[in-house]
Amino acid sequence: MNARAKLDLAPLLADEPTGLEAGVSSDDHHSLRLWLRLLACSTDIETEIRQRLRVRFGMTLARFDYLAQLHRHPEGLRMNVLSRNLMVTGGNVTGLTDELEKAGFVAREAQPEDRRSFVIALTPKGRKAFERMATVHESWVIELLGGMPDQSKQQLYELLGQMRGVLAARGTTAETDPAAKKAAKKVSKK
Amino acid sequence: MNARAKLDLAPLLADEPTGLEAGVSSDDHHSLRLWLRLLACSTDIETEIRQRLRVRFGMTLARFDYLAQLHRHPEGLRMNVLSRNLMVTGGNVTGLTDELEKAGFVAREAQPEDRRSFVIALTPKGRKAFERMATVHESWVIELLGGMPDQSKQQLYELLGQMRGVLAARGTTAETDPAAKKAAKKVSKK
DNA sequence: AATAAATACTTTACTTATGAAGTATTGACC
DNA sequence: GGTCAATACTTCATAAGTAAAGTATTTATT
Repeated sequence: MNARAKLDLAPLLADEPTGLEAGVSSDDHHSLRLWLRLLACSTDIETEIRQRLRVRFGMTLARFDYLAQLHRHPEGLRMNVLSRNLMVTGGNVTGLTDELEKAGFVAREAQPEDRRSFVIALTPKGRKAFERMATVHESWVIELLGGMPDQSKQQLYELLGQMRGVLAARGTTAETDPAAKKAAKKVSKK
Repeated sequence: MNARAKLDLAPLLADEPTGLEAGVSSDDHHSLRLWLRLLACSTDIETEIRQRLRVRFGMTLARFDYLAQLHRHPEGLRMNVLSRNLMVTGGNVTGLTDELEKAGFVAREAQPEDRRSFVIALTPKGRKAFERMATVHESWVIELLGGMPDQSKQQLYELLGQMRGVLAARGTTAETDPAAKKAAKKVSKK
């Protein structure tokens, strides 16, 4: 992603900026404050990781994610599955595949039983490269979050799990919401 | 943004996928698991908000953020300040300003005392439009996170504050702003 | 078997971001 | 006062994403 300081909605609240997440201190607006802070944390880390991947490995986050998916599935994945798992459109998968194939990290393998589809798998070169990067990547995350007490991390992990649950619950019942329907369609689509 | 399932690094851990955040269940890797889950939550919400902004208001998140910044500063901001606050590059600010100016939401005002710079401020039209959108926006966030108990939200908010503290402590030399990013790149040269 | 519908991938046009280079202006120093 | 670096903004090339239309192939229906 980019490094954006999204959604600084402090104007509607209080004023006492500290970086991304602005001076949100009113007593109401709990959800909004929470979201802004969550986003700030996420953006901070993502920006840093993205930057380091680029500088250190000449790798974009998109490609790294792509390789990570394949690494979990050594048998390979079809492109539509990649599209779904990575939550990007098919056109994008085509493009990323082209690039990574050219770099020798992945290979398209034609499927005799269904000649519409390809199975993409890591090449040995791609696997080695990814494993090397992933190791360093984890060390970065550990470095970035290392300052947090283990107990806090554990709590945070659980609370975020709860949040995911809430979000997912909404998603499954969202059939009635036109916007949500559209969003769902967009994600799962081609 | 896009809706990407970033950083599915489960291969290096366990295997038991549940959406974005994969089957990370090893006993080590606490930091990585935490980061993946944080990212999953953030991406989920962001995707939904982005989609709704687009459908309901024909507004991108980038522009909405931009307007939010200006709304906090009715006196206006210079473009380089916007760039820093929004954590995007100057070129991007130029582009966003062009669009929003064309839409009549903001105005560039030349500065006699420094003819290199402009101050950008909301027009009355832009202010009204933003306030209307921001109200709806908050209702969306409340809807999305409404399923969480208040106590959980409060705890989560505090823990994320702790995380921000940790991140900020590391990056006192400003890892998160584009200028620093640029400087860093110059040093390591790729 | 013929046709229609769905699926898998590609292509195209467009959007938004980035990084780097370019232009104009200011400020600091000798 | 002239030069040189820094600053503010713009422009340009490129990357990565979307949506929508196109092609080939498979599956289902009748």
